[in-house]
Amino acid sequence: MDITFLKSYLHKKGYRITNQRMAVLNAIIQAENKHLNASEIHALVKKQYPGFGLATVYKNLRVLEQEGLVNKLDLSDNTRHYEINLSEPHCHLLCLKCGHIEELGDAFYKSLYDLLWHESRFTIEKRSLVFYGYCSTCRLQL
Amino acid sequence: MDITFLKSYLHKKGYRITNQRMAVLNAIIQAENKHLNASEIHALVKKQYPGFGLATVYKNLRVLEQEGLVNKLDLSDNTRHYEINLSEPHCHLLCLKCGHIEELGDAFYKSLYDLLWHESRFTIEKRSLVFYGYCSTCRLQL
DNA sequence: TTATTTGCAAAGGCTTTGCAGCAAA
DNA sequence: TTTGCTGCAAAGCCTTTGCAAATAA
Repeated sequence: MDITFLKSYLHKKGYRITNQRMAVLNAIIQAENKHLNASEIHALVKKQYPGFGLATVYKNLRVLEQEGLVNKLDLSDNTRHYEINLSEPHCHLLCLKCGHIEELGDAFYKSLYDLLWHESRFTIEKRSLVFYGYCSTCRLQL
Repeated sequence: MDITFLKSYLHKKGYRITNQRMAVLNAIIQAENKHLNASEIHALVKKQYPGFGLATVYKNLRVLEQEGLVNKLDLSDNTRHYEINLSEPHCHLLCLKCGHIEELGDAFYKSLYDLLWHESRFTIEKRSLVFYGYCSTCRLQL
């Protein structure tokens, strides 16, 4: 993933490009669809920067979320999870057995939005969609 | 709403029917689609039972949720909200301007589940769907 | 140089736990 | 009578805030 663009975006907005900030962003990018929470990010970045504080994670997550670079997710475990914002909205299917998180994007969303507009005249700005169930593999082993 | 059935259901499961427990359940039922959080429920019930403790709210909410009588919702404000479980799943449209919460049920869900099954072979057990946007009234005033 | 960011520690907010007394069955 | 429930206070978590020292620009 191209972090150069994200860097210059933050820079233009007046934020400073610090090692810690970039490390947080990188951790989220690298973890791809693992949806890390603050303390997981902290643990990862701490390997590289031993003195790295948890508060710094939170401060940066707020910046990155405000600027739309990452999304915050509620996965019902009382901690907030983060993923890189690929700007195409998607929803999450969380398997209750193996914990695997599947993502649905594009095609699903187009249909969903049609449906939603048809049912109610609501303009969607943000969304938080999590389905809990069993993935195709686990379903067979129940 | 018929609380007699819910009472006997809890009783059969070995729970005791206490005034406080019923008051919590009633508060959630009465508040219909207001999606109260723990402290709002506490405030309501306290009017009737002055000594009523917040911890008791939480203990009862856990019981009621475990037994499937109420649903817990994450509305991204860092507190958990509760609604009576009418057993037909529905999703929430939260207006970012007026705070109004609209609910979509039945018809929407049938279509949504078709869509979902079509995209992935996932069996849905639970879901947490919140859309944030502008309701038809507020949309015109932006 | 100067304004932002860091890192520590402390504080905050919501939720859970422990326990003695109370109450439902 | 027995076992679960209540209510208080204390503890637990996750997250935020305050502030002096460090650092990007």
